[in-house]
Amino acid sequence: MAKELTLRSENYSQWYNDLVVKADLAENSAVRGCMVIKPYGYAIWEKMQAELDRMFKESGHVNAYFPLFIPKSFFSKEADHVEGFAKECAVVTHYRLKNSPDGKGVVVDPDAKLEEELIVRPTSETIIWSTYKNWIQSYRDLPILCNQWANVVRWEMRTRLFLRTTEFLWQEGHTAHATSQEAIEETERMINIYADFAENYMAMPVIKGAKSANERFAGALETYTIEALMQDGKALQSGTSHFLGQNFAKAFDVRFATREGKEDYVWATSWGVSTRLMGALIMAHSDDNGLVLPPKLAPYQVVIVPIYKNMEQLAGISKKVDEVVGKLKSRGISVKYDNLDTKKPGWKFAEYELKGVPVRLAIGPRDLENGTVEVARRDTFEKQVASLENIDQVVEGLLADIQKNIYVKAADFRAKNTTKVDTYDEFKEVLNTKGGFILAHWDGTVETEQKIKDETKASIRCIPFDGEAEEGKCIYSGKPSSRRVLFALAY
RNA sequence: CGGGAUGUAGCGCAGUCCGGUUAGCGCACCUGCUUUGGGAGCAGGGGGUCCCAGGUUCGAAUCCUGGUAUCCCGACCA
Repeated sequence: MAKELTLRSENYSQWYNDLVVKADLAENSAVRGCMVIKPYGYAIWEKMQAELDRMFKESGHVNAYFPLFIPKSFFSKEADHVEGFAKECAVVTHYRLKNSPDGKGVVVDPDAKLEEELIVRPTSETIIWSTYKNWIQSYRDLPILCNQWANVVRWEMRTRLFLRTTEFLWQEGHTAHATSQEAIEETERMINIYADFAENYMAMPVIKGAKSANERFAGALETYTIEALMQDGKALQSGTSHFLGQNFAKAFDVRFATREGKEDYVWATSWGVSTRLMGALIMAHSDDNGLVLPPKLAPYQVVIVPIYKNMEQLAGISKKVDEVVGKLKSRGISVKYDNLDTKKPGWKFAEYELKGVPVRLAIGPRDLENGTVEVARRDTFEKQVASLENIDQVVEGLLADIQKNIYVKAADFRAKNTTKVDTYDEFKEVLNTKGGFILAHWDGTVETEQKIKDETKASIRCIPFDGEAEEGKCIYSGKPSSRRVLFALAY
C-alpha cells in the first residue's frame, strides 16, 4: 500500500525519507550530512547536466578542472570572500595514517602533519584566480570562459537532503573579461540561461532578479538569482550569477595589457547551480503519489508494462512491444520495457508513478486482440486506450503536453501564492497564513531588511528585473520606495 | 554550537515509566501452491552485538554515568 503522504507538511525531510528515498533518489550517507545518490536519482542529475552543459557550450564556454584542495594561504587574499567562506570548511591537516599502538584500528600519524593546511574547496574562486594569473597577460588572452563540474564541501551546521548537504555536486563557471561592461553582460547571460533551463526543462517558473547587498555572494559587487516557489510556500534560491568586479583580480594580482597599452585588472564573474536543483524539481512538482518529472529530464520518458497470464502470452506481447519500442526510439523517445516476471503489474504501476515516469503504456492480451494499448499520464492520472498503429505520435504529443502542463500548473500555483501587500501588518498576516511570495515596498536599507528578517524570518529574495516602477512607501519604515521587491520565507 | 526528541531485524514501529520465560508486530525477504488489467492470497521459513562503553543487580532493551549518531527548532548557508 502506498503510504499516506502530506506534501505540504512543511517537513520535506520526512517526506524525502518516506517517499523520495524509496523512489531511489538519495539516502543519507554514514558520512555527516552527505548524500548517496542512487542510480535513478543520478540519472536525473545526468540529464540536467547534459542540458546545462550543452547550453554553456552553445554560449561559448568550455569545461576545465581544478584541484579539490586549496592551500590555506589562498584564502587570506580576498578579505570579503574569507569573511563569507573561511568559517565552515573541511581542513586537511595530515597526510598519513598508521596502525594504532593499542592494536585497534588506525590513528592519524602525528609525524605526518602538513606544513600548510589544505582546505577542501567550498567554491573554487581562490584556486582558479591564482591559476588564471598565469594564463593572462594581454587583452588577447581574454575572455576566459571556463566552467567546472565538481563536488564541493561546506561544513554547514545543519544539513537538509538535497538543499544543503555537506558535500554537493555542482557546476561553477569562472570568467575573466577585459571590461566591466563585458563581465556584466556575461553575468546577465548566465542568469538568463539558468532561467531558461529552469522554465523550459525543469518546467519550473522562476523570478529573475538582483540580490540585496545583504544577501550578496561574499566578494561580489552584484549577485543575480533565480527564485522559485515550492509547494509548501517557501522560496528556493535555485541558481546564482555573480559580477565580481575587479575584487578577485586585485586580490590575486591578475593584470593585463589593454588594447590601449595600459595595465588594468581583469573583470570577473562566477555562476553556479547545484544538486539543489534536484530538490527544487522534487518540491516543485511532486504529489502524494511520488515524483512528477518533466519529460525533458526524465531518465526514461515512457515505461511499458506487460500484462499476461503465462510465458506464452508474454512472448506474444514482447514481440508487439519490440515494434513499439522501435517506433518510439526512432522519434528520440527514451523507453523502458519492464518485463521482469518477479513483480506484478499493479506493483509496477505504483512503482513507476513513484519514480515520476511521465507516460506509462500497458499491453495485455485484450490489447493484442484489438491492436490497442492503454496510455496513462503521470501528471493527471488520465488513461486512454490508443491504437498501436500510431502510438508513437500519440506519445510524442502527450510528452509535449505533459511538459507544458506541469509548467502551467506550477505557474498557476505561484500566481495564486504571490501577494502584494502595502502595510507591515498585512505582510505579517500573509506570511503567517498563506506564505508564498510577497511583493512589497522597501526603503532599500540593510537595516530595514535585517529588522524585517529578525522579526518575521522573511528575507528579500530578490529585486525582480521585470518589476514595474511604482511609487510607494516602505512597509516597515514608511520611507519612499520606487519599486516592489520580492519577500518570502526561504530554504 | 544552544534547545528538544529519538536510536530495538533491510524499512516502519511496540515493549522502557514499574528490571524477571526463548524480545515482539507490520512491511520486505526465502520456499511451495493458487494468482497476474492498480502495490495478490494461503501455508511454512530465515533474519537481532536491543547505538557504544562502563556501572548497579541473582538477573538489564528496561535503572545510573559517559560517549555517539540521526531528526526537529534556532544561529549559518547553494
